[in-house]
Amino acid sequence: MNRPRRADAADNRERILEAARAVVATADEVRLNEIAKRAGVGQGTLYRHFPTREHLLAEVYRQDVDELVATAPRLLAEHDPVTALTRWLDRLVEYARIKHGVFAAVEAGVRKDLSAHSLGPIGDALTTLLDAGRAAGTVRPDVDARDLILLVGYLTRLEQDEWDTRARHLIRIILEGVRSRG
Amino acid sequence: MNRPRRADAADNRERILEAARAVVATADEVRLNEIAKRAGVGQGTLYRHFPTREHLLAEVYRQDVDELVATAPRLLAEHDPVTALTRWLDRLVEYARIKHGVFAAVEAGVRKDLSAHSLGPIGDALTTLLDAGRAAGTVRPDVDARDLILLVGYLTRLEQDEWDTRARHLIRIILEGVRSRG
DNA sequence: CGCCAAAGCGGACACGTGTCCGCTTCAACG
DNA sequence: CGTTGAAGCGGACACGTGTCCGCTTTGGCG
Repeated sequence: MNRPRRADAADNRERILEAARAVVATADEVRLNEIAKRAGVGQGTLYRHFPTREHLLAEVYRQDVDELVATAPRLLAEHDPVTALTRWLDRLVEYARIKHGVFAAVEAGVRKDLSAHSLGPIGDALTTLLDAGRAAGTVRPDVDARDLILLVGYLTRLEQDEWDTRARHLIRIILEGVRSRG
Repeated sequence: MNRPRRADAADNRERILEAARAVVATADEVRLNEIAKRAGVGQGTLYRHFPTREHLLAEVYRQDVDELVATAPRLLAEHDPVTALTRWLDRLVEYARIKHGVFAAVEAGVRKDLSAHSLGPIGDALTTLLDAGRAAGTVRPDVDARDLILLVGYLTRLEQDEWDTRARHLIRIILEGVRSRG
């Protein structure tokens, strides 16, 4: 899109991301001012490159998100739509479990994109999966990606010690609600 | 439980709640320091009476919550369990729509109670409804109140302009997932 | 080259939450 | 009543987020 930036700016941006990745990987508390310090830039610089905390996190996790998104068509090629959707959501859960920040960032990213009348990459992946299911008649026709994103949002509120018992379990319940009545 | 407090303390507590109700009713931004100022107390006082923002809000909305909780047995007396649950959740949605803060406070309250190995009043109401459904064989036996609380948490993240289209719709989807397969 | 406008920078600042601690006030008891 | 110790108070403080603005750097252009 618009990439003719100044060289030093691009540099800073990269250094910020690097610092952010380092902090995210080690500490569980992600403090923006610390990231700025580590990157050797002022807060202002950090905030111009990434207007909100979420923009930064979204970029940090971008690779993971891309990976996840790329999985959707692959799953659809190998399985029926509902199975593909199930597997995909399981994978989402797995990401959310390991990298606690992933899902929060994704969700925030979606909100950001919402105003732009888009659901973002994650939403697009879900739309693909749902469309396939709808076409096959195995998914309720009145469910869209935004619905699912809202529902799986519980992942951000799950306590650590509930993960094993509830994360997948709730996905199953959601899927039951999303399937066409057999 | 433990009510032999000092008179002036009880007074302050009441004044804080009064101020909080006033702020909640008018402004949509709820600033604790403003509430403290309006109540004519220091921040320290406010925070000792209500350790966190959520404790305060929970108390502000306590009456609404009690009302909602009291509804559950009434609904169960008049309808089959799944219908009762449906109506109850619809009522929850209605509360959440009007008083935006209600549900966030409730959810936070639940989290607080979680550590005390309790689900709080809302959780208890849901447990009653779910138990009835389970006994009647119309609700999946592996769903508990905590599951539902997590799922309906989407209400806190719903944008204002999505309410009409999504709030009830998602409740229906959840209910489909929670019902026993017929 | 050297100029200079725009792009970028950094850190001070404003604001909200929640904590801490020395002073004040209550109320129980002699 | 006066004493007294604990309950309660208030506001200063620490900390994180996000904004703002005067100074610096870059790099295109003459």
